[in-house]
Amino acid sequence: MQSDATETPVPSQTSDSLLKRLAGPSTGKAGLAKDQTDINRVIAEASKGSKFYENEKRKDKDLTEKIARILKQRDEVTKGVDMHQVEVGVDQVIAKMEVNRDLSQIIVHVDMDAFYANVELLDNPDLANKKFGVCFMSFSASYEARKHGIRSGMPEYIAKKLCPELVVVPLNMSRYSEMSQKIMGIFRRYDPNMHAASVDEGYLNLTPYCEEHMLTAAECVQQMRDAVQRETSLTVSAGIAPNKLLAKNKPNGQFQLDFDPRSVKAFMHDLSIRKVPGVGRVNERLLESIGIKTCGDIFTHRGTLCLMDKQFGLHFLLQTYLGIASNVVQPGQREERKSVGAERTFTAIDSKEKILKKLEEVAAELEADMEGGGWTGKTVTLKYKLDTYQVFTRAKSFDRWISTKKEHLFSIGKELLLPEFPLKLRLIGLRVTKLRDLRVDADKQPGSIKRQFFDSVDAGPSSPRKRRRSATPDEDEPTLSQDGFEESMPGYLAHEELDPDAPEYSGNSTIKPESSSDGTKPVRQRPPVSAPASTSSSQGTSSHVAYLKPQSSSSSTEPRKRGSSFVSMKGKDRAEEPPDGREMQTCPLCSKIMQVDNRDFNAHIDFCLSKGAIREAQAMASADKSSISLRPTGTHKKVPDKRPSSKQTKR
DNA sequence: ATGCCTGAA
DNA sequence: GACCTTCAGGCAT
Repeated sequence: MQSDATETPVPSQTSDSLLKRLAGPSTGKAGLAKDQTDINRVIAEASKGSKFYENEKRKDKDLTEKIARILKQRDEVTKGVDMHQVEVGVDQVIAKMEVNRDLSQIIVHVDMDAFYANVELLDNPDLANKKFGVCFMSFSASYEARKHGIRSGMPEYIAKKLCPELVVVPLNMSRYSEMSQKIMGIFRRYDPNMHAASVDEGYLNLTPYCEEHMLTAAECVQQMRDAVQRETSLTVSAGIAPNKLLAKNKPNGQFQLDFDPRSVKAFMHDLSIRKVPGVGRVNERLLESIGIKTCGDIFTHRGTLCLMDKQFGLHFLLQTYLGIASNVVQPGQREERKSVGAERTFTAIDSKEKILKKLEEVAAELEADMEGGGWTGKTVTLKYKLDTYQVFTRAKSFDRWISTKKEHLFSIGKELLLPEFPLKLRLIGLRVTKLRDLRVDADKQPGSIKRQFFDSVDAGPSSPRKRRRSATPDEDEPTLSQDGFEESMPGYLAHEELDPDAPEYSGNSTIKPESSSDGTKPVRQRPPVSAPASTSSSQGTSSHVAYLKPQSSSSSTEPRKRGSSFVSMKGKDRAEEPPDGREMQTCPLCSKIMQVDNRDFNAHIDFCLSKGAIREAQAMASADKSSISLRPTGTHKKVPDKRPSSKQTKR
């Protein structure tokens, strides 16, 4: 019936990957319609010709080119290599991973079914059997609506296109939060340390509870789900498995994976690589390009992956293939926040006044969040998005804690933004990083290695009052300030110094837009900004075309090509820090969790490091064989140097 | 340190 | 008729 791709369902040939890209991230959810292709076509047509669409097309093209480069590289790397021998080496690594597999923990992932939609249903039974969705910015669709291809995150106008009768219910966030709290409260009876991953999902470790109550995991989870249904009239799905990766990938209802390696591997074998946390649209395509669609395919192509470890991250993928992942569950860390920000989208504008107005609004929002949360920080990042959807960031750091007053944030933002004009923007945002928690009096300082020790001791500082200015500054910051600045009274100082702070830099007074574009650099005023900009502006292209693309990379029209590729995997496969007072240790290399003293832990680390050495030797041997030039820079280091902990463990 | 990208919810 | 927001983390330079 349906035409297949060759018949060009869309007028102009729209590539498969682009269709998929447009379709959005959350394909493959429960209750989807069968004919995805058809739906994708509707989606693509709905936005065809828009700047958004063009931008997606551009990104898709970039990716395609990148894939071509990777394939070429693969051919070079593979040439003349005894692949079998490489595989033998990898197999040894796999064998070692297997040995360390930890199946001792009962990890459960719980997930409320169509949460927003079902809460609405509860409050408004008239909606039953109607196709409806909750919409604010992202979309949460009822099951009825999902059958039409409506997914979360989809813009309303497209949802309507897919299902004209769709009933749109406004978002009622406070209501969902309230329900969420209630539900999480129930979960916490079973694991007080549970991790609430979002309003409607979470992870639990039921090992202790099951043991204490002499329950099987399935019985326990059944009880828990019954309790939720009884007390909230909402239904929850649960996956039971020995780690978080496996627990999350479950069908609806209640699903338990057998806790043995064979079952685990069988389960992983056909699992789409896309289901692995950390593998998104881009990495899915990258992997697909070398023939990997399922986790089982990882094994098939382990030789290539080994030779291209840099691009793909062999270690992580092997763990994934084996179904090995973190089984550590801990509550959301108090305030391990790394950044606070605010951003806003609007219809594109190019008037400088109006843009600055938006910036001011964003600054005000940020002020509220910073003050409300009790934060300050040292660097401010401006983000802007052109009407072409290209995104840029500009940052500036300070050597002291900044004032979180909106005037100050605005002034910093202005300083970063003004040199970029002329611009036509559809979004502007500000973010503060290098945070400092003003509600924690002392101890906790981002750079401090000792933090972990302090934390386990003071956990709940009995001081009920959180004041911004610590009463006893002297005791607070013993020695941490290496630059001799008075960091002891964060909020206070920053505030007071706002003006005086600006003695020799333009800061808040006035920004003095021009003059500096030339060689004269007033200290490191606007470091990265002007450099590339000057080239383009000196060209005189400034007039009309100017705001098509500010520059970002020198000369080339494209923002920047990079070889990065498979990112963010490496950090993810290792388990989180152990909870407070316990002596539970998690190996940063193999993620194994153990209850050991330092000596044993060190021994284990050494063991894991030696595994890394084996892997490295393997890789280097094969690389040598394949001869030259694969490695752009002479860096030979493969994986093993990614841990500072070798230092720590050395005692 | 800065900028860009990817991913997640 | 026009695709969000917030945050984390990795890589390159």
